[in-house]
Amino acid sequence: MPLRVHDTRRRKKVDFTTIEPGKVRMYVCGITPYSPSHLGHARCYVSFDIVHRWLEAKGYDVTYVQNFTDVDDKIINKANEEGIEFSQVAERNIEDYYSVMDAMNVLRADHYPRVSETIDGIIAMIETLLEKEHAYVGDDGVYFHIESAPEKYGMLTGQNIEAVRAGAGGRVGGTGSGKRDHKDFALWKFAKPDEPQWESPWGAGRPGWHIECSAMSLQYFGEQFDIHGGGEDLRFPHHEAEIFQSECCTGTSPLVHHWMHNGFVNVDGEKMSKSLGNFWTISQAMEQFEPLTLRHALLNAHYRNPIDFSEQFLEDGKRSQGRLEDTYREALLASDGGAAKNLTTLPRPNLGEEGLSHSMGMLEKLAEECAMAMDDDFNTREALAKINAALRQISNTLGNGLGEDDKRAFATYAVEWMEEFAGQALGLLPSRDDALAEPAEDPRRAELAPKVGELLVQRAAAREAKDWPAADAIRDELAALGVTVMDTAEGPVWELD
RNA sequence: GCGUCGGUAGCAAAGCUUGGUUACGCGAUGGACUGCAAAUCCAUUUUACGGGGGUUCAAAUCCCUCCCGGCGCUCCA
Repeated sequence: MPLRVHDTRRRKKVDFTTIEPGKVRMYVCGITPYSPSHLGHARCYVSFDIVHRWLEAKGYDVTYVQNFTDVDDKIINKANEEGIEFSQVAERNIEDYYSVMDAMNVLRADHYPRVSETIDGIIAMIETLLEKEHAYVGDDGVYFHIESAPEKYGMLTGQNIEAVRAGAGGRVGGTGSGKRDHKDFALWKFAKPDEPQWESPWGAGRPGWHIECSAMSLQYFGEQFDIHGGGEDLRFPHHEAEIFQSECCTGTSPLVHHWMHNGFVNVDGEKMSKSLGNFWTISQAMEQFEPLTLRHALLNAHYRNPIDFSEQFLEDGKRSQGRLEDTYREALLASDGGAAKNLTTLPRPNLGEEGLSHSMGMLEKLAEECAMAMDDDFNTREALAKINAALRQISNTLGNGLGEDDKRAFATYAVEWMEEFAGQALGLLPSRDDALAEPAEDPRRAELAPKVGELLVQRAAAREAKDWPAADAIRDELAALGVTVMDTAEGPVWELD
């Protein structure tokens, strides 16, 4: 099955091709670690984690590079405020990034280069650009001159340079006073006091914002690579700047074969931003919701479309994720009980039984459809619809009074099915150990347990005596504590709302 | 203004490239189960495709046109 990928430059889905057969070179713009990671980051890196995982599932050898922009105004300002080194601010937020991404089952990239470690490559690239007269040295820095390659303007945004020329004027801001033209952008900024700085042929300073990605991709991949990803907002100017820098430096075009951009996270219909005060860090969201719930919710929309982040959005994710984990646990237990960790593929169930044969057939069909959905520009929403159908199928079949051997074999097949799609491809399954483990004790729950236990004993007595009003009164009392009681065949179970 | 992405049932969100069959989920309603509930399961929720034209045997899907939103054009995933 061919993989189709939406390419921002060509503005349509195209067949995915690689420069080198079987190998994928993928670069995704990483964070500027000046503050803890927010939901926008979660969306971005979960989206590209899906790309990463699916390409590997399809047998590609993927090299995934993601940078950290650890030299930047905001980091420097933060460091100066706190009176610490810029690198300490960066380090702290990079740690936060790793920890929340790990929690959300985001697989690590192969390389995480940092600006502060790529200075030589950056300087070399700027030198070449100066030699080729695509850049010039101004009063306060070195700039890339857009008019030296006007044909590259608007590659990702469709903007027309003539229109921008016409609309120009009075836009040369304070940060770029040495610019010859307002469209030009900084490659190197000369040092100001209290700033980290490195020596260069043009004077001490630090890199401009865009150049590091060009230098890093050149360093790891050479002149061209297969996928470049990032948030929607990076299309312009950042990604277009990369095209200018890299292609003008190497003379090779196109720099990137497939440009991929993920959509935004909005909150209540508005763009999430610090200034609007509707800002959520990932850690904050995780105080209320499990990391995999967050991941599930994010995958419940197509990666290119905007998400409107709301309570409902997460509650839906929680419910779906809960059903997924419940079914997974059920299948694990049915497959081999406690030895489930060491599952091996058992013979297929006896297909002589009609219902079972039908069920297996359904799962095989759903597996195909799921793969097709992922092949269609990573349509996780569609894939989850197929997974839902599979969960229902699995759950029904397991509950349908199969013979013991058939049940175990079917459960094993079901476990493998779920691990292939929900697990490896979408990253939504916990480990087998975690899936089988008792849920971690909620401190609130531990606190309430003695009281609840006592009330449940009283209620059991009332029920035994068929004193329903008394039993219901106790249930109401529990409800007031936020406790929901569920009577099961094994006795009452309770949970906190 | 220029650019770009979108407008799909009560809510939410796939499908549009390659026209012809159901999305999936939430909610609601009914049923099974229960002392009653909860949880779970089953079923129903069908002139769903922004308006208007056009092409076609057939349009959510292709073409034209209009209306309405989001976002980008300054730092942002």
